[in-house]
Amino acid sequence: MATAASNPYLPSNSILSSGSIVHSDSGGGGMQPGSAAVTSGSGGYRGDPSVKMVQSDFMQGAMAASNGGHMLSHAHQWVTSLPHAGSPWSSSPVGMTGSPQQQDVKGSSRDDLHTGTALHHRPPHLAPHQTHAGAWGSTTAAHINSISGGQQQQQSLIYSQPGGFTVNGMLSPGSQSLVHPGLVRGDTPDLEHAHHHHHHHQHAHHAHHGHNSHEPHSDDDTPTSDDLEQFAKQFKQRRIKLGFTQADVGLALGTLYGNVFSQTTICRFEALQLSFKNMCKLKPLLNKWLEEADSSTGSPTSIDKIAAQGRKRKKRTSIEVSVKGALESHFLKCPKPSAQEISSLADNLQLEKEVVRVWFCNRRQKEKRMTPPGVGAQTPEDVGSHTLSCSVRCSEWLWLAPA
DNA sequence: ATGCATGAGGT
DNA sequence: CCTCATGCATA
Repeated sequence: MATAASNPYLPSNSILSSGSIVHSDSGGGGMQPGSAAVTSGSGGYRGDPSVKMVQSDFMQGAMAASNGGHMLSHAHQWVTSLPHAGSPWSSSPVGMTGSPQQQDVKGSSRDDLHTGTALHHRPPHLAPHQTHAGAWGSTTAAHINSISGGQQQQQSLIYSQPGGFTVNGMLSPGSQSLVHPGLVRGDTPDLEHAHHHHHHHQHAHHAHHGHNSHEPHSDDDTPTSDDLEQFAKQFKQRRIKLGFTQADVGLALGTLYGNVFSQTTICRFEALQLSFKNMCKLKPLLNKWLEEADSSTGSPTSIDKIAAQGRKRKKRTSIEVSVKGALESHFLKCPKPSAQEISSLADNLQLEKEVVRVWFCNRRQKEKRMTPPGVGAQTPEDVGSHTLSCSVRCSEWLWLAPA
């Protein structure tokens, strides 16, 4: 039912004065002011957006455990989704909106207005004489994963215009024309088939071939979780050495294949925070990018698709730490509460039902990702040990062991 | 780097 | 309503 929210958000991007707190509660959910979380209208935001207010919410908690109990949230607003602002760096991650693609050819309903604004891409040139070949050719040479590598990417990474060395959406020599999002459909790498038969035992027998630069992917052989882990590390290292940010890569992929991805996705890939299937799907693309970037033959070809303005998006609801704890608690008891349970829970926590529902959905998804939480960040000292990713909750790792 | 959100498909 | 892939907005 809710699905019927057909609302062509209007491009009304009127500025709004800050500080207003009025929000039109849509009466649907019934949210109480000042308590659990704040956000705006209940389920009716898509239906009648008329208010927008500014509010700088902040704070956020760590995770479970201690229930601090801050209650500083206030109302939120619905932003008219103005073009980014998050990273003022040259290449802004803008919202690419077309999601043209194979499996989710859905791209249609979303906004596909891409303006041909070109410009971004940072010239790497950095490469302090990368350890080419030798680097990842070695067995487990990859490590050093900078746990805090999180920020290095965006802001740092100095780069000076090398002048005529824009490596980004370089195309293969020959097909200099850019791939249009729409065209690249026939060759879309269908890496994922809905069936994975095959057998082959699993086992954590790393230490594979100390030769060659890549893993043993005979092409369409489904990579093992180990392969993915290895690849992700390699990828990250290379990417950084080349001086690209995650956002850059995402855009470059769009240039190369027509499939643009956001910084978020690249980040998650590197951190193995995607589903196995999703990882498999992206690997080929990133792999290709790596190759291209490696032999960067600067082709000044760069197309971008930026666009999407005036998209109405509900402002992110800030859920208080204590409330999160409560939700977490219930999740452990019942990961899939019924609609009614959700309602009641929402009522207790003074949250919109929809928010609670979504929370559970996201929570479940999180549970399905690779990299068990906690393993993503290893302390430098731990690098040697290499506590394999699988230890706690191996339950999720069913996929990686397609026995 | 992540939390909350949107949407396309699938039941 | 759920799952899944993705991403804007944030911390």
